Amino acid sequence: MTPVFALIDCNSFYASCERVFRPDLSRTPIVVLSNNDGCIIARSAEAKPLVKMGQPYYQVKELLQGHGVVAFSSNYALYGDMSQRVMTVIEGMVPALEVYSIDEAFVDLTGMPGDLDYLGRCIRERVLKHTGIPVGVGIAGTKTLAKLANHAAKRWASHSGWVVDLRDPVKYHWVLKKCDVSEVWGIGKRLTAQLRDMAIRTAWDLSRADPALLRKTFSVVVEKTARELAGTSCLQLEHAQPPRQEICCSRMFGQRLTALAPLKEAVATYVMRASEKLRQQRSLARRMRVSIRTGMFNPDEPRYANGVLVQLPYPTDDLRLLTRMAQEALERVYRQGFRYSKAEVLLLDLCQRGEYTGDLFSAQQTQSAERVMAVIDGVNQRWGRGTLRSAAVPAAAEWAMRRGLMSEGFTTQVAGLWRVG
DNA sequence: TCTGGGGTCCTAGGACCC
DNA sequence: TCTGGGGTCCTAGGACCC
Repeated sequence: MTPVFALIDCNSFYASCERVFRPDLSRTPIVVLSNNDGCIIARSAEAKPLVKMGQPYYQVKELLQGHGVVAFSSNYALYGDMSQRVMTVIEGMVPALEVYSIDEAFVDLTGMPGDLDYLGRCIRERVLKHTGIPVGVGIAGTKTLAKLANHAAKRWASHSGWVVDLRDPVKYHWVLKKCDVSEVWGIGKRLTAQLRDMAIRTAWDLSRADPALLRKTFSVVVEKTARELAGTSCLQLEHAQPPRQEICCSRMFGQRLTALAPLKEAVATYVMRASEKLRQQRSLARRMRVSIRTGMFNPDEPRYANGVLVQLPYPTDDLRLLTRMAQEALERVYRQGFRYSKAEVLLLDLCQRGEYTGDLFSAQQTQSAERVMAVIDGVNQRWGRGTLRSAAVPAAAEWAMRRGLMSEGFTTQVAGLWRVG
């Protein structure tokens, strides 16, 4: 059977989420900022011509204010919750769904009877009605082409559209010829430059290139991308999300830190968050990497970036052990005289609980740790993150993120609920 | 003054083994 | 002159994505 995929993605997702709860802003341009209100990471359609993605906020703040643009700090609890709602609606309408990112899903429509264009429009309507979030739908014979169809929907479709079916070769050849190779999924900046040197400029050129040569020059990934553009499906829908192979928590501080003590607090805080994620997927870590760095943009400031890899005594998810070892690691990389901007905790070499059988000593420790961790996670789930925490983590930190423009927890906190009447 | 965070996959190259 | 060859495992680093 000929495979058929669709990619469904939310338009200006973070900005749309904010707008759902602020109908007064339905025509106002909106931007959403990264942590610490650093750069622009989402723009509503009206704001798109004014600023580029990733632009530092401080550079465009005045310009935006001049145009009446409303800025929000990012509110990930809200976006995560809205994402789940969108995915649930789509899941009820298709045979199989792969959540690809917070605002995108691939679906497998192979063998679906009926008019797929109509199905696409139904999905769009229902998601909009049930969640308030507008989505676009791209349909094609491969995942890479479905991505491109989605891209084409934004670039060429009239606004009544938002659904583009590229199964017809005449249509997708037309789109391939119009698209620069850099617009193809999987082709970033570097590859674009290298492909250009080989006279491959458009998506069409890439689809016609010799797969063997691409494999030899680059990798199988590029080869598959080219084959997919040519219409041969190489990438399947990934059904069950396998557990993550590494877990990371890294964050810029709200202000530069010089002393060891606040860095220790930050590292302890990141360990707490990373270990929560670890336990959520029922994994244990064998190794951990702790690193710190100064800012990178100021040329006058001395730079330093370093990290250490820690071998854990046995695979563990024990917050207490991880915190202790992370702080020791921090002491080893810390140097005086620098203004640090960021710390990172990476949990590596993960294995699933149950896959691992330790010796008797560590088994006993693991069992008692498991009970303590279950209590911590249970309390925090019920009463909010950070209710129960290790003593190394402060209640309110001087280095905490700046996010002065944050919306309320409309769907995630009782205090944020709307009152009607 | 001020520039995000969290992932994945692939390859190259070194160490080691027979 | 000419110093094996092939396999595996591990790690670091590059590139990409949203």
